[in-house]
Amino acid sequence: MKNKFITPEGYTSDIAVFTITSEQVGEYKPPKKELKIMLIKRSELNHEGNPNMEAGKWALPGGFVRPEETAFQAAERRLTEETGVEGLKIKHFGVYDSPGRDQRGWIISNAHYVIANEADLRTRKTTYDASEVKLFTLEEALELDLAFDHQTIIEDALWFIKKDMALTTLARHFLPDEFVISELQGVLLTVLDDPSISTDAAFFRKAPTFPFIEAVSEDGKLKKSKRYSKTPAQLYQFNDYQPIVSVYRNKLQG
Amino acid sequence: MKNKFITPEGYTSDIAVFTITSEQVGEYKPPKKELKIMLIKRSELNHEGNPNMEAGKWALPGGFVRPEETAFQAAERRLTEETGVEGLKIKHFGVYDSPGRDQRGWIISNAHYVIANEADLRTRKTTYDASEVKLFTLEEALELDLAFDHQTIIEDALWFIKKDMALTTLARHFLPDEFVISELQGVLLTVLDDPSISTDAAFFRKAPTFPFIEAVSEDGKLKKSKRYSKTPAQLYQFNDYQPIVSVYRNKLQG
DNA sequence: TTTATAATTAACATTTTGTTAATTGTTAAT
DNA sequence: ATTAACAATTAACAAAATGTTAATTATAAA
Repeated sequence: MKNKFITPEGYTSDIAVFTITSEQVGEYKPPKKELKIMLIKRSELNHEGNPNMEAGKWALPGGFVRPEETAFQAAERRLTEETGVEGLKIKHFGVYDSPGRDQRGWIISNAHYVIANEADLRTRKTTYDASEVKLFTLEEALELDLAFDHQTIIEDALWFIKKDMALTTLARHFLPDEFVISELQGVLLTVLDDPSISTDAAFFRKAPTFPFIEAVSEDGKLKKSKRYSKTPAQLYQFNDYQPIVSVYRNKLQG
Repeated sequence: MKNKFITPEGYTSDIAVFTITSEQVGEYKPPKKELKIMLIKRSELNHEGNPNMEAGKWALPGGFVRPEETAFQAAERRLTEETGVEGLKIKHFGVYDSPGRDQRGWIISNAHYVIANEADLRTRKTTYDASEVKLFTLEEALELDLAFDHQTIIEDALWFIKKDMALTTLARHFLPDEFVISELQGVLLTVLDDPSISTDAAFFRKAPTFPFIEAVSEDGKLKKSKRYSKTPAQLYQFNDYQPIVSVYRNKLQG
């Protein structure tokens, strides 16, 4: 069918890949955790051998959406191409379509974010259009001269991460299957600023009652771990409870 | 610059316009409130005089995005064109870009929703490509044979409305500036199903303590209304408090 | 043995809930 | 005038949940 409309000149999909790194700060101590974002350095030439747009700048991984796929599928495909990681839970969070955001013309981008384990990203590889791949703290990333409007996209993604962290059990994607309370606390504190989380006594008293986690047992007795402390600490795992919160109610509803 | 990429054949913006109608169910009684969505009937011919795609079907208002605007701006523009209403708070909630969703080709749609006052929609007008405009209950709307993938879009929009109603003070957009508790309750119940809202005693005891509303005073004394009851009921208004909820905390934080 | 430390528990005063049962103010019908 | 009806509130109170401070516990290392 004849194209009767003025159409965009490109349709792309970008992915903000977040991870939380753990830094061992001493023996028998919970590690210091920090939120990081994965960026790629745009190479000088594209795969056709022509100069690449915004070459040399750091940018979110992403690429053009193909006509036989959705932006979401493109995000999955590109994520695998860039990092070698599959099966992660990608979320769409926004559209960036301001005229002039890309010098090549009217190019629309769908923005996604994904949470990866630090371990997953160890398998990342450098591909033809990413001369370098690196993890940055959010502060570092936002100080760089990023390609296109990727600074705005990252700021927005961060906001969505914070919201999701507070409203859903997103934290589970930053944690191993079995974790101790201090690990959960560490993950939450990378993103949320809340005294009821940062105050140890309050958090340790309350956390075991969260309806969405449960203590792990083994051979009929509670399973403990000494990975971060001398005292064995109880291991927990997330269950399938989906908490629902509301400004009109305090108690959680599933 | 030469276009080197396979590009979409159209970029559109759709808007789900919601309103809550009030039906007087008797004197001195709170009115029955119901969530409705505004749909347009696609006309047989488009403005060029050619047969219109999906003609005769009910659909979300919307249209093609122009290259000098964003999808968001297109939504604002189309909303005004369709309804004559300006200045409402439009929210983007999703992208619909599955191959095959529109027979005309690879056409991407950005979906938005907006809350309008029932009164606002009284000024709505019929335009060249909408032979009819009508409010439907959500049940009615989802039973229609809707154009394109608009059924999916409406289902998704409904989900977002519910979420926003629970997590934000979205309810304010369905209420007059000054309202009584039973009106607030009525609005919430059109979308949320929660005993702490539907149980009168619980809701009336708790509502006055919500940090995001406050009692209205006039001439130094509390302002009351008798619009829905014989007993004068206290009037409230929303303030600027933005409640923040979290699954890890019960008390509200601003 | 002792010390240090993260994890946990105890104890308790304070706040918030959920519920049931009154009260109040006002209209409309005796 | 009285009274019935009824939505909107308030009262009262037991049950839960929260915030805080102060123990306790288990273990490694000195």
